[in-house]
Amino acid sequence: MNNKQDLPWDNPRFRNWVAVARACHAVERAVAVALAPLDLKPAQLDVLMNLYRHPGMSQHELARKLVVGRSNITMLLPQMEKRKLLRRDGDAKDKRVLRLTLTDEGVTLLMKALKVHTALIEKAMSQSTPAECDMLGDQMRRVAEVLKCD
Amino acid sequence: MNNKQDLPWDNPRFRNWVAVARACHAVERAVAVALAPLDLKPAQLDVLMNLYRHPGMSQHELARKLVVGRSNITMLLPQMEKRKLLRRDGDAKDKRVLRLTLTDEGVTLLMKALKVHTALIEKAMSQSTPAECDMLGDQMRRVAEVLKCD
DNA sequence: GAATGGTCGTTCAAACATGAACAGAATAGT
DNA sequence: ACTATTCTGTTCATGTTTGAACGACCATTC
Repeated sequence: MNNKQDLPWDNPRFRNWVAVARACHAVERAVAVALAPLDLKPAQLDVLMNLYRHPGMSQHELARKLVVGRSNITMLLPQMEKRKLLRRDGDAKDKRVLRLTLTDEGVTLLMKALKVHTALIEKAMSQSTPAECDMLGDQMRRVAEVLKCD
Repeated sequence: MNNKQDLPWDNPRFRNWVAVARACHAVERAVAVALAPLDLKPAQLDVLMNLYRHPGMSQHELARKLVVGRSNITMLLPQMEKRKLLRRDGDAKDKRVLRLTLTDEGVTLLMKALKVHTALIEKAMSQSTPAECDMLGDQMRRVAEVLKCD
């Protein structure tokens, strides 16, 4: 059946992936802490980043980009709209969709948050050479590709 | 202030870390799906794995290993105890602590889950050479180290 | 132009994680 | 011996995420 040689703790791929998961969790936690002074949560930063790069997105498109449910976006956006970080304008041609755009305040907050976030990533990755870093990114993109629609 | 050159999307470390985060999320989702047929959630698998390697742990020790709050463990364990996956025995010397041990059923289920989990990791990492894989693990362990108590 | 099917956003209940507050038990200091 | 402090596990209120069900809207077909 399952003897000790099958146990995953001796499996290099498994052991190394555990390190990835741990590091990822550690960074996520650190980001959440670093963003707290701005009264911004990681999920909200993701929203700001995506809207900055793709203005006029619909909520559905945003949800797909963030890999979350549409209802999640519905719960998330009204708070940010009240904070004047973004606007939700109804599309003229399709009355179902809401077009999302950052306000100037949203952009300003995004820039502050990005500074904090980038500093943290820089620190976390500071011990890798540029070549190692690129190789890391390539590997991870391949991983995501393998699991894409599968 | 912030011109385009400061934007993190052109920053190699940032871009590559985004790939890490994406891949991590993708794997976590795939693991959750793959574990569903066993009626096991990722958090529960983490419990089983840790108890298998460290029998007799207290709840507090387990919580620290999993980097979650103690209350989380309190909410998690009773269900698993009812499913006969583990036992919670009061320590004889210290009446506060509960010693946690896997039952045979718990070990059996763990082995099934590990098979599924390992297969998924193997698939995800299949496109990396052993050397790349080890380098990846080393980098990630360094990242976790940098963020440790900070 | 009426009917069908599909899409977008919302609502709601449920599952889950978190942190503060708590009671019981052990330990230290006096 | 007795108080104060610390530690373990639990409870509870809060916030977050999710999926199903819904209404409003568009597009296609007849």
